[in-house]
Amino acid sequence: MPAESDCTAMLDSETKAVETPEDHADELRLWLRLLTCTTLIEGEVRGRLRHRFDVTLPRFDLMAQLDKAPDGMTLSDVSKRMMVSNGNVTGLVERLVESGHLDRRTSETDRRVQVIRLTKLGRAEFRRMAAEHETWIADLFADLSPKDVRELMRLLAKTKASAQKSAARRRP
Amino acid sequence: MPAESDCTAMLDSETKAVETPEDHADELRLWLRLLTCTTLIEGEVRGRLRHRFDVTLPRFDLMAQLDKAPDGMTLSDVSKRMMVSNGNVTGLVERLVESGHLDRRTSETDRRVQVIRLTKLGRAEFRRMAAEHETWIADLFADLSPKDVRELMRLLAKTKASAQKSAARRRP
DNA sequence: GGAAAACATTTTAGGCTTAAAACAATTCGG
DNA sequence: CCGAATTGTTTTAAGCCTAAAATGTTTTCC
Repeated sequence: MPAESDCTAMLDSETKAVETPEDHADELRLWLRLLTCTTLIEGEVRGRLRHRFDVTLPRFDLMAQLDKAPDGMTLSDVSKRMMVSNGNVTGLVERLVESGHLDRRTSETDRRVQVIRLTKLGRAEFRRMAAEHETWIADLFADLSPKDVRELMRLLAKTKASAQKSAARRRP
Repeated sequence: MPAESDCTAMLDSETKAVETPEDHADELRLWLRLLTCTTLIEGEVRGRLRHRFDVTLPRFDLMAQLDKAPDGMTLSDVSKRMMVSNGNVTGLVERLVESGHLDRRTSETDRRVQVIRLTKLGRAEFRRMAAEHETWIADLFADLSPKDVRELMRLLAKTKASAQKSAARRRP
């Protein structure tokens, strides 16, 4: 490795920390703001779902995944899509089967796999909730212009890619 | 109120739903992307905190609030800042007092109020974790240019304001 | 002064969430 | 074909989280 005058790009994080304790305050503030927005909106949606439909947000999210998959999904699929642990899905599904919103059966070709689907009731209820949910989201983002929305989409796509890359660096 | 030809801005959500079932798919996609980014980063940070320091994210967050308040905070303050329920803070504080990171005392002037502070140990441990935490965040956002960061900050500020306004509309 | 409202916190009941270990079924490589 | 790795799910133990009710304290305002 040749000598470097401008070396920022080449140093690993340890070296950085020793030689140039860089300031990452902007990124930190950005992260906190991102978290604040999400927490704020999530809390609002959670409360409205509870008051209007007496349903929890995780239940709604799970039904949303299934609504997009008419042929059903495996628990693993759901777990990956929702970005939650496997065990979490097990319990969530249990309660939704219990309440008649989901149908669960063991795959015929692979007896490890559980396939879940929305029941007729589950689909009907979800559609009803989803329609209203969409208006809440629109209202929560109402002050953003279409251009703002596009720009945020673009920047968040970049953020997602950056974070995934960073995560992959540590867990190759 | 005069007659309107372009009436979008004037209709309430019920009228909208009946007359012009508008498409809010873009806002919905934006919300899902925002949520994905946050979940991704949050999960990454949670895992690193656990592996490197054997600490949970909520504990770290609570200590971060207290680090900014040398004179301590009341439980209500903490609860508002962290945007979590009061009861949640009670339990969190209990465990952190138990492990020697926090000091809690009843206010002398108002016996309803509990004031909590970081202990010496708590502060030292937090500072050590925070330094490393900052590099993780920087790395997670590494592919964003300074301009991207500024632009995201701006758009998220607008998003936060919009969401707060929407929340206030329903809960005046 | 004293009842009523407001406030800060805790408790309660239930659900969500995770990481890790355990279990079960399938696939892979020799 | 058979043992070993892999995959899909559940279980376990612990902690997080919420909404609502309960408790104790202070303020308000007649």
